[in-house]
Amino acid sequence: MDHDLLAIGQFARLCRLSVKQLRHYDELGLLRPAQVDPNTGYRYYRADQARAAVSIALLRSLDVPLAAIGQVLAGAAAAEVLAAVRDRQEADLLRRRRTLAVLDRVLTQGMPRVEVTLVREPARRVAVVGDATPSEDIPTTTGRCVVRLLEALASADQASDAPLIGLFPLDVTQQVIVAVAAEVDGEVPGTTPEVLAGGVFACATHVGSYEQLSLTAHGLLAWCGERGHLPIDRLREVYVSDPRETPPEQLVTRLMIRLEDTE
Amino acid sequence: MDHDLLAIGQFARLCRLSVKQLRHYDELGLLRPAQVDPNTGYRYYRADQARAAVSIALLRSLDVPLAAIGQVLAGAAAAEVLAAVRDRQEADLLRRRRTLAVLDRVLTQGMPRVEVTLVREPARRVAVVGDATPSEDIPTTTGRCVVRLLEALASADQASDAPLIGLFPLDVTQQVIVAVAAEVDGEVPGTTPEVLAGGVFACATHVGSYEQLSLTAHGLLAWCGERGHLPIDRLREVYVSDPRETPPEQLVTRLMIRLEDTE
DNA sequence: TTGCTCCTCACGTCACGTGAGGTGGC
DNA sequence: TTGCTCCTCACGTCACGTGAGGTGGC
Repeated sequence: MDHDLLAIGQFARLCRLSVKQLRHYDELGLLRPAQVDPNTGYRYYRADQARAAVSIALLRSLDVPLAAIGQVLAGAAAAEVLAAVRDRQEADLLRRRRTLAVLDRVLTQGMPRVEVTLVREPARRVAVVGDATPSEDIPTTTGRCVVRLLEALASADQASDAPLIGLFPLDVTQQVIVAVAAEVDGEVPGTTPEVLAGGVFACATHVGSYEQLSLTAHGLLAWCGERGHLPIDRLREVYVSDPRETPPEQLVTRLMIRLEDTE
Repeated sequence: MDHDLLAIGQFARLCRLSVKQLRHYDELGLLRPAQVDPNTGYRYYRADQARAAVSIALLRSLDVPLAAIGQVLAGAAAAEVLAAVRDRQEADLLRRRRTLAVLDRVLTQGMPRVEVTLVREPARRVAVVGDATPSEDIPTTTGRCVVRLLEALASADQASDAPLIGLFPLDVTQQVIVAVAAEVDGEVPGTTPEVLAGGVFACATHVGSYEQLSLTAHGLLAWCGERGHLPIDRLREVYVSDPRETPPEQLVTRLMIRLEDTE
């Protein structure tokens, strides 16, 4: 056997990859052995394949998906691929930091029990800016919708003190359509006109950072379940405070969900 | 049908879970429908099951595994279960922050190419403290071994200026045994005596934080591959600088790997 | 000859999502 | 009657790990 060729086990140690990983990369065509014995199926690698293998090991240790690694090895613009991966991971890091904070509160204070009131609300004519988003990016996308809506309102001289209203579907799916609404007279260019239905709503007030809103939302829904009320439409978040002027722990948000007529 | 009972779709909206999730939780016995129609298989939920369902939804959104949620719902000490989950996630967060930093360096500077020299080293008599660890916890475990070794050396009046040596197997497996060694005369209670083999080593010098060590290590292994040298034993990290006195970006570490005799 | 290394299935992991193909309920 | 909702398989996801059962190489 050629002295430059290594059996899979030796090559694995050289690259700090498992034998199973190397076989897997062979199957995927990501890193083919230089030679395969046609009788025994033994895989043999050239030592200079270590550069590629080590790159895979390094990128995998950084949680770069194999598909992206494949692109890089195939000569695609590595910087772009890796930058995209980096951005994904950074967003993920942010999300995890948030969930950790929420988990901490659950730990210290238990599952949320919130005070809920029933109110009758009129229908409202609103201007809406919405967007589709994977559910893990809802906060970011909502933020972008807020910006777009505020710009549209300012351009149309319709800026007002009435709080913005976030609208979130109850059905959870991979893709979700989030929207932000503002009560207006007439139409606002760059937004969609809509009428938010009136009726009876279950309402809870959330005091604190937006990151913890999900706690109150879950508490509100649990309350509905226990009282036998069936929520319909979308969950509304009425942003009573201005987040640019209020410290996060004092932010007031009203959570509202319309209930099915029960009479 | 009893008015308090909800079909799976309605119940799903109430709890912000997908129908698929509810069916999955039923199969696992995590949340059983209050009633199942024996003819049609239709699942019906009592509205007051929403509290449990909402708890699941909330904890799942925090990436708590179903097994842990099951324990909490079954009445296990919720605080302990959640605290364990929290610790896991915090460690994970730290790891991700580190890998992100390494990925950033790869992005700006490309795959590492390191300068490597071949040196002949004598065998060394050392005191060793080792521990088994899952591979994702290697840095933490190594740190603990360092502390234990330094304490043992101090108790035995064997503290010296010779740098500590980290020892890491080349074979990657789920569980890895890491160790930290110090050159000593005689035995040191609380440590294992060992003789580190001498021979020819490929060496590279890493300047910078320990978090970036893997970059230089991978560069060193790639070099070995390209030159046709076969690394054996464990990878050694010689901690030349004292991390308590040196800023991270100036830390000097020598990476060494013994090579098979090729005469 | 004895171990060690290598091979190929086949299945498990985790928490569902995605159809396919069919039926119940208002 | 038409849609909508619900059902049960069966398979896919992602990157391998874990045996089972068998063979090659020194």
